[in-house]
Amino acid sequence: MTKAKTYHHGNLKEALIASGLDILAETGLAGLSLRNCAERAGVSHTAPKNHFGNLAGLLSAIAARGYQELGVYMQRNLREGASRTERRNAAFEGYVAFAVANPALYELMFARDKTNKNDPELQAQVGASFLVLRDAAEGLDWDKSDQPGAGLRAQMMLWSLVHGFAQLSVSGKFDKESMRHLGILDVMPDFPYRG
Amino acid sequence: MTKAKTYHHGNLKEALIASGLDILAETGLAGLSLRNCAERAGVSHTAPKNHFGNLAGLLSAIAARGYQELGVYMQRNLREGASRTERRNAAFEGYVAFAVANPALYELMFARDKTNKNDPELQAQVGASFLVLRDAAEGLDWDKSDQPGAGLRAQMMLWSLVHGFAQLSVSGKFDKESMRHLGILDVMPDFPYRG
DNA sequence: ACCAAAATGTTTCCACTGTAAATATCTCCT
DNA sequence: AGGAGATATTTACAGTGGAAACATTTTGGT
Repeated sequence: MTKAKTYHHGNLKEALIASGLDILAETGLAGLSLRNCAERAGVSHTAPKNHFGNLAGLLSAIAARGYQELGVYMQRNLREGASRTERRNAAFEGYVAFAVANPALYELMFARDKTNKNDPELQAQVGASFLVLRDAAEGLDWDKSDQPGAGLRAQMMLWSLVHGFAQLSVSGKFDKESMRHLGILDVMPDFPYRG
Repeated sequence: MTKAKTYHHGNLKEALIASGLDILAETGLAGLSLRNCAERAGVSHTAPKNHFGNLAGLLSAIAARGYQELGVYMQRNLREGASRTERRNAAFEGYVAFAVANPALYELMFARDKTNKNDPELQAQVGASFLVLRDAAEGLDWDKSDQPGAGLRAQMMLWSLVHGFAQLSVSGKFDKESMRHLGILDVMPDFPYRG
């Protein structure tokens, strides 16, 4: 039973996020506005204020969905009881695949001023998403493991490498010839795990 | 002799770029508009059109200056006849230092839709800037050097690592505790050079 | 069951943005 | 000297985010 048009939308919050994701995919980050997002959801341009406060609030909610989806990408095609190396490779490939498949959303997720970095939902999804990468770095042996912050080092290097690769791929800074030959798993060094 | 106010500015192109860089540093990328940029330079808000066409043209010119400055950062504090390892380390530290010192400009330089990626001056500065990194990767030995695209692999990995580290640092994704202990040279693996 | 209160949407208005078109002023070259 | 082109201004317009006042619906307490 689809409801006839009523004064109240019924599920506007979700509808606005869905509209935003569609607009991002179709016209990029610059093409997404409060007004066209509201219009696509079939409400007036000030209706989003009740649910998200302002544009930054809406973008934060959309970015949170992005991180959720990023987590899905990093763990798809993963058999039961996969080894840590398999999980790490899957996370790397998923991370890059997500960025390439959703460049505008990816841009929003890592933009500096677009989202409210204090948004609780956004923080939660960011944290959950990066737990996957932390898991991949767990037990990773690196050559300065006796120095302070040795565990952090592997995490930061893993994340830097995959994030830099994804961003440079998305922004077209790598030339096509390189991209044709080398994916993230080729560029990634063979990380040695302990034990 | 400072000229009195005349109808023609005299050096508006440079003045607009300088104003843009100032505004970027003061109020971030979102705070930079054609109109406040023109106002700071003391001209009407349509004057920039003659020199840059539109906003994207102005932003492209500003981004080009950013890449120029990035090249300076990567090669500062470099003694005469520095070794390749020294040059690589200097490039890495300079890259991250530039991003941290100019976060809004850095954001503009790697944004997807803000600049005209076909702008000749921008392309030239991007190329010149990345020659420094390519130089650092030259002669770098990596464990799959017999595979096709072995030279590219080192370049892509170097660049991915430093760019990812810089971006994650700027966007505050690394926690402060990590940043206090580990800089880019700590995170970077010990790349082995041939010969 | 009622009715106030809160939640949800709309209408209207404002300041700001980028861009186009017409116009004004200056510079330079022949 | 004077026309051509470069440079800058004024005016106008559609789009943006946001605030304020208002309208409608839902909810919760008695």
